[in-house]
Amino acid sequence: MIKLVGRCRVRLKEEKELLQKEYGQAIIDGHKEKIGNFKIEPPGLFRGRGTHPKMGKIKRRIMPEDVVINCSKDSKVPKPPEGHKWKEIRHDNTVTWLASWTENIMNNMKYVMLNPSSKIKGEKDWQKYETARKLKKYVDKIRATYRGDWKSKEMKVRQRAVALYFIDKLALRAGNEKEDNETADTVGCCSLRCEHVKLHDSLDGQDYVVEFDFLGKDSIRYYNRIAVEKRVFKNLKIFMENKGPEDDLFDRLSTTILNKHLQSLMDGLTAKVFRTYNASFTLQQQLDELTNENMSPAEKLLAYNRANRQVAILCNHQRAVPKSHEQQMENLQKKMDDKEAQIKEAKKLVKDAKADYKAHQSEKYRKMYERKKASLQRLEDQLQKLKLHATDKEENKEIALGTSKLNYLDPRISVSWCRKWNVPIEKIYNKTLRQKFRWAIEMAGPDFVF
DNA sequence: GCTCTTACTTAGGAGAAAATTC
DNA sequence: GAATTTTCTCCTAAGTAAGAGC
Repeated sequence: MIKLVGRCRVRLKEEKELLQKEYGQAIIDGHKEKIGNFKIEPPGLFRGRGTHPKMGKIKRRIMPEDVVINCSKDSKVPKPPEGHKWKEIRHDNTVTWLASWTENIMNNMKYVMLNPSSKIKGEKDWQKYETARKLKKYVDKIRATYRGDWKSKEMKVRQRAVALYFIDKLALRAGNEKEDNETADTVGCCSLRCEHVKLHDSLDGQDYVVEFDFLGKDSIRYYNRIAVEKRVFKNLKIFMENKGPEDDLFDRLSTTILNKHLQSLMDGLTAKVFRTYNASFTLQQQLDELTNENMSPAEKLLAYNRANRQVAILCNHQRAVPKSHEQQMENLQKKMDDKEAQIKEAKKLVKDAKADYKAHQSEKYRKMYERKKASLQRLEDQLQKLKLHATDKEENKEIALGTSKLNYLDPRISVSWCRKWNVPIEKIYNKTLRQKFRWAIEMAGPDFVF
């Protein structure tokens, strides 16, 4: 392993900053804004996630001749590298990207866009949460409607209603169609196949249990058993009649059809709004339930993480168990054992000091006694903290909290929770997150309700 | 309808950097 | 001050969804 020593590291950091200064920002409507991905993607071997049919293909080097630049007419067009030309220079102010190219593996377009801290991204983000909040007003009616549709004469309507129920209740993704054999075999709600669900008339004391087992986005496994209403169950049986395992469960449904329908129920409503809505709603409800004023700062933080965790579980945000997890838990246990031993010792000292004080009744012995008591208290606090830490860690080993925090939870909920319970915002959001959610930090008081 | 293109958000992992422990 | 652990940043793949054109 190559290890960089002091000076070399400093220089590397300086070079990085220089690069960021020179290429990492753009002027948008007169304001300097950070760009997100300003470096072109280097060539290499494509891996992809899961069993990807294109794994191992060579990802070509992108040349200036592949790159389209998008900037305003009156701006200084960035110079291509010596001896090269850009593919095109465009002045399109209806889109937000600054440069784009087509990548050769999947033939997808790639874009250079602004950092999440930018005004343009922040406004979009805010809008997203406002749409989700709007759904709150409509959701009861929509739920009543899809429940009614479970009995529709039209099979298409029934399928739509059952799919929407899953999207709402289980926070499944929409599930766009994908080209066979071009990508890993993953599905979402509308693209579920019969092989992905098992129906149990009864299981573990519950009736009408649906067992889901499929690979979702990024080939992350979704496994869930859930008791559903009889009508849903019966419908699923009908949908699966005379079908093979590889046939579509919802053969009369597509994301386009579903979203068209949703659009008719509420302006701006699409399948993914349900995920945002249910995630944010769950956070708020869990925070209310789990926080109270007698909690220490550490306990409040644990409460927040637990609320966050409920959302991550709902959205199936997983991560690989960290390699050293087992070892780390053992270390923690050992620390706790040591602490217990110290506490035992300290208790003895307190007892002795108390006896001494009783015997002598002097100021000196009283002080001694007080000191011993304080140090015992300190040890007990430390143990408590270790215990909370261990619990948090174990509960969290295969759950990724970051994704929901970044993409699904209305930041105003977190901000107002912090204000209400007097928790510094820095405990919840790091610097990057605070920049991204600046709009919310400025906006939300302690009484904000999602 | 259906396919293709485009533009944007959402996702987990790797490695760097920072914090903590020894 | 070195080693270890935790947190953050970067990277870019993999989704969603709208619109054009037939």
